[in-house]
Amino acid sequence: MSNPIRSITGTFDVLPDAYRVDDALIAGSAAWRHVEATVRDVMARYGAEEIRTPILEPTELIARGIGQLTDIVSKEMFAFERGDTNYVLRPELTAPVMRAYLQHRLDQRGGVQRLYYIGPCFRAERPQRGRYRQFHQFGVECIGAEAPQADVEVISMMIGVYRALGVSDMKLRLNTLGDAESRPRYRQALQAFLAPHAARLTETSRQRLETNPLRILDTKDPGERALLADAPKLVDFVDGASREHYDRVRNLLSAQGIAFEEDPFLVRGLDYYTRTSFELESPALGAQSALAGGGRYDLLALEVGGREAVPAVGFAAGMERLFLALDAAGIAMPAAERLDAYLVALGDEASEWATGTAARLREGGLRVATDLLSRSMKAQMREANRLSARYAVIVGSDEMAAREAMVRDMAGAEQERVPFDDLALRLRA
RNA sequence: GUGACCGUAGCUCAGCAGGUUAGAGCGCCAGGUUGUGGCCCUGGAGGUCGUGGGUUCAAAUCCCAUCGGUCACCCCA
Repeated sequence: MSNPIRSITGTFDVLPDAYRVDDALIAGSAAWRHVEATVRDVMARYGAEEIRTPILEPTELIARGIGQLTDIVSKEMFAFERGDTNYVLRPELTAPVMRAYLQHRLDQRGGVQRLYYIGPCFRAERPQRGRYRQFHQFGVECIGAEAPQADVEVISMMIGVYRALGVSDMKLRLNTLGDAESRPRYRQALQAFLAPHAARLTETSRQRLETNPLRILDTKDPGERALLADAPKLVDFVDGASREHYDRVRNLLSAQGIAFEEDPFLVRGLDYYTRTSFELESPALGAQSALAGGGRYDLLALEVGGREAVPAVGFAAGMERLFLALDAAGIAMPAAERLDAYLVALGDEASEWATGTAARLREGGLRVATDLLSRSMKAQMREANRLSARYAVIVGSDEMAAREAMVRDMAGAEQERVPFDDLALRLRA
């Protein structure tokens, strides 16, 4: 090979067949369609409707929506400027969906909006197994409902997708992040607790102590973990309506038989969450164990310029992580669609006939392919087999003279001659 | 941004105490079957040994650089 141009680092091609990059599986296109179809089916079962938003968004939307201090905004955005506009390749879809909701006054459609999406997102991180610079998310935003039932419905939708696909090895972690009342109080308490121990904190944590102390909670540093074991818990600061909300979410989950584990250290890296916060992880995945995550974000609408707060809750899930989980569980994915017939033509006259016949059969809705290389019969048969055609339709000079085609059932290997005029009918059988 | 590891056919890999024509399996192509696939047999095509430089009589094998890839940290999907 000379020097063919390669795909951008951290991106990948989805090919007809699955392939592996080291041990990570890149699923084939048929598997992607199958998973996407399952997502749509599960979403439809909840009455969710699809929304498609641009891949390009104004940088301001992401910066304000997700938060300046987040890793995503501070160092992972593919952003550029052109003229006097700042563009960003969307790193997630919650802020864009909320933007669309507000821009199009979707509240005027009445009631609750359950909006689901599937599509690519971009983050300029160093790629590794299960993490890419262009990755694909699916998720739902349930906008307009404050009730804890909404939180539970969203969690149920999320888990429903994995269940529908046969993934069972997963763990749901749950926490509450409080509200505009309790969070500042907790923030102070945590700062007060950690300040005397600042010397024992890592450098990034010391910075976060000032800017965003909650983020220290999800540290993996063993020393900090030990220190945090005795730290005040956010849950204990949540009271009033938020406390009740959290209690009801837990009760409703239990009532639905959805197992979860409370994790007071689950804070997540995006600023817009309030109250419920959750993450779904697969123990089988190793370093990138998070399959999906989400939570309630009642204040996001205000952050992106809405006149008033809009209660909303949603989840986002990673397609690539899902494929890793499917692979780890040994769940087989469907192969490409079968061909109804492959027309094997021998000689110029037959080849011409095949071209016209194939066109007619396709208009009748059949899936038909023909040889384009004028190859030997053996090669054409092999091709029919590779494309898993149900029938091989063989036509040479004899058949042309008799106006009959030899129709061979590729699975059973029995064959019979069929008049040209009856071909469409026969192939449908 | 930091660290580690890896680059030999389309794929998975062997060859590396330096030595003449670089191998295997799978895949691909063709033949065995004047017109019959999947199994089997035979043969064939396909490689600047990532790239550049150095050491040497001689480098896929040793050294340096560079590019690319992967994994991990951070964080998340």
